Amino acid sequence: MPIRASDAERIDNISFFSNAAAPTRERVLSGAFLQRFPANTTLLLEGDPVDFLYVLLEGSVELGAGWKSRDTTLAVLRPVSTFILAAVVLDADALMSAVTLEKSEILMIPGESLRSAMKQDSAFGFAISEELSGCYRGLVRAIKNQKLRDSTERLANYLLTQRVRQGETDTIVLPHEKRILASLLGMTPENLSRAFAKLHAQGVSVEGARVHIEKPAALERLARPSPLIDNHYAQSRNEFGKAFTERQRGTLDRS
Amino acid sequence: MPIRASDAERIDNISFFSNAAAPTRERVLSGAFLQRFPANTTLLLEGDPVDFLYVLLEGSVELGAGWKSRDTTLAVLRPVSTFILAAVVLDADALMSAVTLEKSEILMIPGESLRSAMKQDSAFGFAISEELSGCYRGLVRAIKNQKLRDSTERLANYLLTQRVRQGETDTIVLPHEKRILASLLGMTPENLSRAFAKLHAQGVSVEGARVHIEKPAALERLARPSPLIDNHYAQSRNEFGKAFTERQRGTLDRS
DNA sequence: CGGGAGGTTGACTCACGTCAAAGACTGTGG
DNA sequence: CCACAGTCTTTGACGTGAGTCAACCTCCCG
Repeated sequence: MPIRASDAERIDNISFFSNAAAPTRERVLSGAFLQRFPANTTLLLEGDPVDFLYVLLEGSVELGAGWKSRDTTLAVLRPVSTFILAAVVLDADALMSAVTLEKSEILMIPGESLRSAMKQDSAFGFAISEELSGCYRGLVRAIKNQKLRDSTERLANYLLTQRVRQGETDTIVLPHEKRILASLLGMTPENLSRAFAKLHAQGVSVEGARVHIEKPAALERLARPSPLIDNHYAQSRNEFGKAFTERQRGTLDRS
Repeated sequence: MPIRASDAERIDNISFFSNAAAPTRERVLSGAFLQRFPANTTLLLEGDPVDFLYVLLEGSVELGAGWKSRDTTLAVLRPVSTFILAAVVLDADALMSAVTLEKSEILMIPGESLRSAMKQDSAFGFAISEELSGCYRGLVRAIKNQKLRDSTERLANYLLTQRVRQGETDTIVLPHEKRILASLLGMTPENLSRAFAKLHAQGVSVEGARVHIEKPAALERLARPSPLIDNHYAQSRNEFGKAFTERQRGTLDRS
């Protein structure tokens, strides 16, 4: 059995497994296996057929895409997160590439096992639908963020989101390289530097990966975070949004 | 019974109903009702709780969102399409507003009926997962389109997609106002005009809603459509992408 | 025949990408 | 422990893409 006992509990944390009936769990995991990858390993290239559902248990993974010599980062995942679920459900080709950013530990579940389990256990199938819905809504937020805000506003909101996730501290630590953060926020590294410079007026100062937020209120006045775009409440899990935390409701932002 | 026989067949065309067991269909539709709306009717404001799954049977609907006095169009739907499915599955608030663009006919299915049917009929639940996956992948395409291409490239690819959908003709008809097309493509109306002007060099000429494509090859050389971004094969249904046509595979675009 | 909305055009401004160079950081091998 | 190479980051100068504002034009509807 390629799955160790120490991993079992982490697997329990995956939202859709905790709700599944024991025999379903059993069947899905029987064909699954755990794999370790070094940093900078390409797990999947966009356009590749997808045979497995991936579950990140340790490390971090970048989802990206390219076109005509341009490249962009669509998400950076941290444990515990699933990825390319939609492609697995449809048995289709990947629309995004996946690359490890650090040494990572990944559970790989054969697509066919997952699909047959969904068809057999409707509670499990419903849990997958919830997961998919959470991911979908995460993407809706991402598009709104991209189309409605300029780069400085995106950075400001990113910082506020990180602040919430890291416990309302006044000094946050950027979880990845600035180069990747820039790509995630849809700008160049040079422009990210300048965006940080602009936020100096709002009390933001940078020192390596450490970012000090002097005046959160001023930053918020500029950022205007909205519960309809920013998912502050998502655990540091899948950046695409999570079913669990979706029910939260904040105040409306628009006038 | 508020659902007419003439509508029954159109409802059959919804992907996830055609696969559902008869009793499931029965149960889901029993609480549903058909509603007609005039043009420019707001069906849903972002932030609103969502009580129904909407199915557009006739007319067209714009999904949009706003922030800080800016607004953007996320999709324009044509029959037969569902919308806000993800919010219904999670029983969460809407992240997008929905407004009719023309007089429309919409089937409204109580969220609770849908969720309980999913939990009871696993084949139905799976079909919903397929639908959600298709929508998810449509959004991934939309983000890639937005982050990887400039406005002229987006327009060029939009035109080529329309050309395929309208039957490879050399004169296509824009399906909505240019103002809305601009917002959908992520630019201002002024800029859309200029983007059309730029494409004159590729043999594109505009006359009202009619667009003539003189040299498709030249336009394609500029647009470089990719099966990983542009879903040429989607019926004129849900712009967010469709499960059915997802399996198609084209040639890779990148070098 | 007006009035109004949608569409186009031009001038201007600003946001953002590009290119180049210099500084900071990191990990490696001597 | 230090030297060094390579990568990441920052800064400046510059060009281009795209939003804004205003004027004008056209079409449609009353």
